[in-house]
Amino acid sequence: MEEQSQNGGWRGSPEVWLNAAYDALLETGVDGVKIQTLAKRLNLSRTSFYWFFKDRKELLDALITQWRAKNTGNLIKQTEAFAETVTEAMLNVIDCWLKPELFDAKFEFAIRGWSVRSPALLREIQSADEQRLDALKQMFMRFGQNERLADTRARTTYLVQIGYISMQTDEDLAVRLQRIPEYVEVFTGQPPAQRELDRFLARNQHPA
Amino acid sequence: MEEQSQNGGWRGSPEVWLNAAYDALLETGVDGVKIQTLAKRLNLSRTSFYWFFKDRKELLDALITQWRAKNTGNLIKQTEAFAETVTEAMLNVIDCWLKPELFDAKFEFAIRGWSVRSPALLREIQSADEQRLDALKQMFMRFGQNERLADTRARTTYLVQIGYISMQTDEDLAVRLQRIPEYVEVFTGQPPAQRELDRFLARNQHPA
DNA sequence: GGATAAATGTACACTTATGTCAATTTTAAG
DNA sequence: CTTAAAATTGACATAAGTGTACATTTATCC
Repeated sequence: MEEQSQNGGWRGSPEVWLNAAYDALLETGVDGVKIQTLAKRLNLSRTSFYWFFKDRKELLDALITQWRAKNTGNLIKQTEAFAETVTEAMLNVIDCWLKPELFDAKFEFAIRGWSVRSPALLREIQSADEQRLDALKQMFMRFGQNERLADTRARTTYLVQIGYISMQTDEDLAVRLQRIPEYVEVFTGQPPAQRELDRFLARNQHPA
Repeated sequence: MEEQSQNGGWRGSPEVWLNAAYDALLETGVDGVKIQTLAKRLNLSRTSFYWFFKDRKELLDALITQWRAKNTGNLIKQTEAFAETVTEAMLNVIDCWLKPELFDAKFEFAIRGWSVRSPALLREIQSADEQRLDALKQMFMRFGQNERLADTRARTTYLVQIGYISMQTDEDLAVRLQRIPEYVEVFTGQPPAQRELDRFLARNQHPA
């Protein structure tokens, strides 16, 4: 047991500060991640932050570590999931854009905005982009596309998603589901079978 | 005549400060646009800034005005340019992504990063996105695509570009030109004719 | 219940930024 | 050469942020 909620126990912890930093990053970008501001939100003394982190930089590094752990791994896993056809494989990938537990789009956007000011972070992102694009390309080639077209289809699939993130659209699930069949057709060059769509809808229609 | 260069004449002007702000915005995001920093770069007293602008906000508003004027207009014009086939029309649009005078991608990226902190700016961007997407959709419908597919093809075309901007890739012209035929095929559903590609390459192979 | 480590808070020194004001310098016009 | 407008500057007041030193409070372990 030992629920740390209510009162009693310490109020601060590395996690508490890190979560506050995460929220601030998503809401206002990296320049909004200020110890003073976080302290106010947490109702904690600004300086008690230094008990858990050496300085602001250490907090920001922890944010990057968190991002690294989440987004790339799941996407690659989905490109490798079982599928009988290229359209079914595509629908596996699209799961990432609909299930928040597979891909944190807002986090991704915030990290990309941050990278303008941090060459080291930019390098990391570009390495992640390469890995992700390559996994998608392999997927298309597994279903018989020639290399050049597979590369372009991989880029299209991935870049449309990055573009969506960058547009910060906030459409609800129903609207997004409507467009899926056409996207599959454009991305793969062929329309998905009805039974494939049914399977896809079955696992995505009930928001977690 | 009267070249204002060399020496003589005043050193400051609204344009000088605005250009410095533009550079800073592209290099470091809106939070890097600081009067003190710009003054240092311009070798001007920080306070002389206030002769040309009321305050920092007025400078930032001027940046937004500049963006509004440039990017949306040219893209829409390209979707309406003369074309005999959908692939030729697509190549007209792709001109925007290759000719810097038609579309300022880095500016676009910086503005989008900025919008995280400015709801008013976000609204403006989303209005621009709608206008641009609609123009592309009309283009596809002019060439006989049904509305739903035209909508998806418009989104794919546009979002891939926004995605590219967000990835901050810095490939040289030759590499980008290589991929064009495949992109045209994915975006429109059919490969471009050789004579269309020749025309396209003729106008894009010589960097301005 | 007292020692002790963990966590919090207060006071201070420092830095970077914004914006106002009152001089001062520079340019152009008569 | 004078003058007036345009542009520049340094001094000042204020605000928000970082990080350190030291004291204080709070939980836990014996």
